[in-house]
Amino acid sequence: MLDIRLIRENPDYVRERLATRGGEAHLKLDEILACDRQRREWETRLQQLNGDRKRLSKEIGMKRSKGEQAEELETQVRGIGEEITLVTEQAAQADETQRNLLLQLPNLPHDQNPIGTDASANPEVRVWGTKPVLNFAPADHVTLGAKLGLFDLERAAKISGSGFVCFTGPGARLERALIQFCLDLHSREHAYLEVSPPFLIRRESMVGTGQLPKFEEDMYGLENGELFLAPTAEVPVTNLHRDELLALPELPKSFVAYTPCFRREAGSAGRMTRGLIRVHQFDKVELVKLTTPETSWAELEALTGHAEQVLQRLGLHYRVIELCTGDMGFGSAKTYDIEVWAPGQNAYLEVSSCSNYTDFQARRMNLKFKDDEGKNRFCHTLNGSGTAMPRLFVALIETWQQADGSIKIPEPLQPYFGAAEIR
RNA sequence: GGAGAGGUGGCUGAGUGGUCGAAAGCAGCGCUUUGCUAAAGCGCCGUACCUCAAAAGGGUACCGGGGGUUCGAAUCCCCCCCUCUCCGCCA
Repeated sequence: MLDIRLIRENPDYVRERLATRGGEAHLKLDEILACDRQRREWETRLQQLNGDRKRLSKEIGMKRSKGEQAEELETQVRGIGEEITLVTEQAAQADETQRNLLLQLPNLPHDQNPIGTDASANPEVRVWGTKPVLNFAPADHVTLGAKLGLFDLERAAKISGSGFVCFTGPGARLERALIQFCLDLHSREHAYLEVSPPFLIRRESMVGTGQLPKFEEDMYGLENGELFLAPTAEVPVTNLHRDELLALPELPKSFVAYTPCFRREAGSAGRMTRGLIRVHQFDKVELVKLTTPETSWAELEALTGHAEQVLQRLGLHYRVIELCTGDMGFGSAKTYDIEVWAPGQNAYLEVSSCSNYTDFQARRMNLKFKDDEGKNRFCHTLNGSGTAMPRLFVALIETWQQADGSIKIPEPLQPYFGAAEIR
């Protein structure tokens, strides 16, 4: 959520920044400003009336305690009370309208973000490693998986429909090994606090991180309409400290969490790909940071580096790209995507998206800290995958497949997997 | 699922219809005094919003959330959420 005062005082700046995202958000500003004016008028009027009532009511109390009559005053205050009822309703309505408008507005992109309308304008920031050279035609993960019994898409579809996977045998063990490897890496070596949060989330927390109210159709909701399945651990973990006032020495707070993630992929019907690339339920290890505004940009670089470590240790070639203004997510001010090379796909796969949300989420969830001058300010929140499992799985088996059809397990993963190869 | 108790400022906790934004303690900040890594005394110390060109100032709201009663609600009534205790059930 954007600060209404920023919009009020620098409408042109906000409009110009929002416009770089494309879409229509920047066209809403005049409506918001008009609503804000209206809202303040009602509020001022309401405050006058409340003041009158408060003052006169006290007078009544004084008179009564002296045994005097106060009927005239009481009639007068009753009249004020009726007006207050009306004005309160108007003020509350204006307030709600304004809040709803603000909740629909995306975050402002960082001033230095590349401007663009889609992914084609995303600059490559850095590349690690090189595309592996195989002296045979690489199989894709679906073929490998079928041959080695790593997962079963057909039977998963029988149970749950298309877009679900059931890992099996060595595949299930490999997936579990990857999760544990990532959790250990980030908690032990990068000093993130490991948490294991709930997967069912209340509406208000979904609003806190920005999934609601705008993207409800992408979420799995339970019948009662109150609880939602977590689309990412970002939601429960970032909300851990909602409605809290954190002390400066506590920051930054860094969390790592493994959760399954549930996504309808409603708009992606045509983009559902074969295999594991896009599924409705997948496992992910997520990194979350709560920081001060002063350190959040440096923390974004650090967090991205931590996510990259996963790929480096597993010997997977990847590139980091910076998202241009038009390609960024709703709440993000700056995002790096990490894309791992998958030889069987002959393509880079997005396995991590690392973002600084600045105070966008903190404002929605009322997450503050007390700064060194004793002032309460909104935190900055960051998150990034560290990393998403199915695509990591794909890149791993496609990269480390051998000519004889077996898969070599990278050394750092062997203690977790319990073997050096799958055949 | 049943019964009961409770939710008050950064934290602990008093307050059952008016002068209560709210005692007290802790933490924090400032000053004074004594002085070996500290103690004592005194003072200050909530948040949001509105108003003001700005600062100063002024004002309103907020005692889990929402509604109601009343001239007036932290306080009384109703609904919801959450926490704790006991019982039941259960991995």
